[in-house]
Amino acid sequence: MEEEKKLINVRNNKEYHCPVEAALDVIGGKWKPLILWQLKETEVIRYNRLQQNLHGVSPRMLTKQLRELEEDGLVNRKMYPEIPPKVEYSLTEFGKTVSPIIEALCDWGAEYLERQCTLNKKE
Amino acid sequence: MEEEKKLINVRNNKEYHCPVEAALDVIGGKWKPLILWQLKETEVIRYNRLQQNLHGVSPRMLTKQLRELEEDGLVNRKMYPEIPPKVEYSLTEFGKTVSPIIEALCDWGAEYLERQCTLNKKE
DNA sequence: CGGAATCCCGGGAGATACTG
DNA sequence: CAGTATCTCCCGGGATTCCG
Repeated sequence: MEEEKKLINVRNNKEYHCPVEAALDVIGGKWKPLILWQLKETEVIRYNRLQQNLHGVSPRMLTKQLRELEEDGLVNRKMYPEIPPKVEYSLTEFGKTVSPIIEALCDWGAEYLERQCTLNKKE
Repeated sequence: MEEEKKLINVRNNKEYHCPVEAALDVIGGKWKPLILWQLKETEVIRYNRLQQNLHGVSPRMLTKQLRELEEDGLVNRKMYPEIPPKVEYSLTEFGKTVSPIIEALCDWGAEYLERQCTLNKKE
């Protein structure tokens, strides 16, 4: 009786065994949490500024991640038809629902670092 | 005045610009959140059971992730000197502090999937 | 049973250069 | 300014085999 609830993502037809997997697909990885953190902090941000604040990201990667976030409905992309071009990114309403998680991640990371520091002094 | 606070992880001497990065190093990646979710759900779990529940993970990867979690103080490894061997994994007290984040991730993932489903019906 | 060791491959991701 | 395009390389990680 291997009764298992199947979870399916209708966007890409991916199958999951646990909602955590789905969440990781959407907001996981090396850059997305940092992008989301930036967007949460600044409300609205331009491409170049974003790249500067995400130390070491290549334009290729940044664009890729932003497109995915956009497709998943977390991020707005607003383009101004000017020269030179100007593009602003911001969180959608749905995108804002991840902010508590990012903040929790940030808090936990800070505690972790502090703990590491404490442990190091003791030994 | 590029005044930037540097965050250093004393364990591996890595440098971060934001605590989120540190958190991702410790509990990020493809498997760790799922491992932590399993440990949170079952309290104590043996290696084999863990591998079965994490669909598709290779022993190599599972062991690697578990060792890292152990080194970071999130996971206990208890070995019974028997034949056949028996090894049990569980969360440390510090490891339990990530449970809220994992749960939040799970809840958010479920909402995301539901949202995708709703959007799909509309169009 | 719970791993360790070895081999090996694909593609994720960096570097660089270019463009509307 | 905000991205593409192309090339390349490295290594994450799967498969397999073996061990205490």
